[in-house]
Amino acid sequence: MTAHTLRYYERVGLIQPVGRARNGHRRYTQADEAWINFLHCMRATSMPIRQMQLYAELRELGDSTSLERRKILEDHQADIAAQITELQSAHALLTHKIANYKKIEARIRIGGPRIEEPAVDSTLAPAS
Amino acid sequence: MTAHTLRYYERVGLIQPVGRARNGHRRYTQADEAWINFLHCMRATSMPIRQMQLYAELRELGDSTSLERRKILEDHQADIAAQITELQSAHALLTHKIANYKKIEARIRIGGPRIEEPAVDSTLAPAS
DNA sequence: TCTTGACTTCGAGTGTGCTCAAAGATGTAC
DNA sequence: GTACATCTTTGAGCACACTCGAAGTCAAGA
Repeated sequence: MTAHTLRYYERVGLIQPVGRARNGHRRYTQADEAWINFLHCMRATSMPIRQMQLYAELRELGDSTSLERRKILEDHQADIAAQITELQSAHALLTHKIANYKKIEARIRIGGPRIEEPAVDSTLAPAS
Repeated sequence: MTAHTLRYYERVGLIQPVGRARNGHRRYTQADEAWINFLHCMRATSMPIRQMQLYAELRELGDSTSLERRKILEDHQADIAAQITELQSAHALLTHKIANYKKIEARIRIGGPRIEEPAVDSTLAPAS
C-alpha cells in the first residue's frame, strides 16, 4: 500500500484524519495500522470502495450500527465464497488444459502423428 | 456476457471474425462458444485482457506455440492459487469479525454492560 | 549555511475494461 | 405495407481505483 493510496483513502473518507507529528507529518498508531490492514484485506478481495466507505461511516457511529455492519461483512463473505468457487473451477479447468498441452508437446517431440489439437480450446467447458 | 462485450472482444482480437448469416448477423458455432466460455472463465479469474490477447495470438499460430501457451496458463493457475489463498484468509477473518459483532449485538439486546468494542477493528490482524 | 530527502497539499491524469449512442440495414408479425 | 425488434458499424464516454506531478515545508547531516 503506497503513500499515495493512503492519502487517497483518507481523502475519500476510508481513513479518518490521523495524528500528526509537530512538523505536520502523519503518525499512524497501531489501531490505524490495523484498520488499514483491514481495508487492504477487503480491497484485495474486491470489496468496492463504496461499500468500504459505507462500512467506515457506520463504524464512526459506534455499536448501534453493529447489525448493519455485520450484514455488510456477511454479504462480502458470501461474495468471497462465490469467488473461491469460481477460482477453483478455473483452476481445475487449467489443470486439464495444461495436461493437454503436455500431450501435444510430447507428440511434437517424438515427431509423432500430427493429429488435430484435441479439444483444447473447443470442447472443454469452463466448468469441466 | 453481453453483445457489447462480444463486439469488444472481437475488436481487440480476442475473438476471430466469426461466421455470418446472409443478413450479416453473426453466427457463433459451438467452437466459438467454447472459446468464448474459456475467455469468460479467464476474465472471471482476473486474467488481464493483454494476456488473453497474447494467448489468442499464439493459438492462431498453431501447435508450435504449445509451450508458450502452456506457460501462460501455468502462470495464471499459480495466480489463481494465490488468489484462493488470499480469499480464504479474508473469509476466515470475516468469520471472526462477524462472530464479534454477534457478541456486541447480544450485549446490546440484554442491555448488558457497554464495554468498549473489543478488538473488532483494531487488534485483529487481517490474517488472524 | 546549504543540500538532501521525506513529507505536505491539491488537482489533474492514467489504465483497464467495458458500455453506450447514433444511424442504418434487415427480417418477422400484423 | 408498415411497425417493430434485432442486428450492424463506429467512435466516444464512463466508472473505478488509483497514480502522478508540481510546488511548498521542514529537519537533519556535511
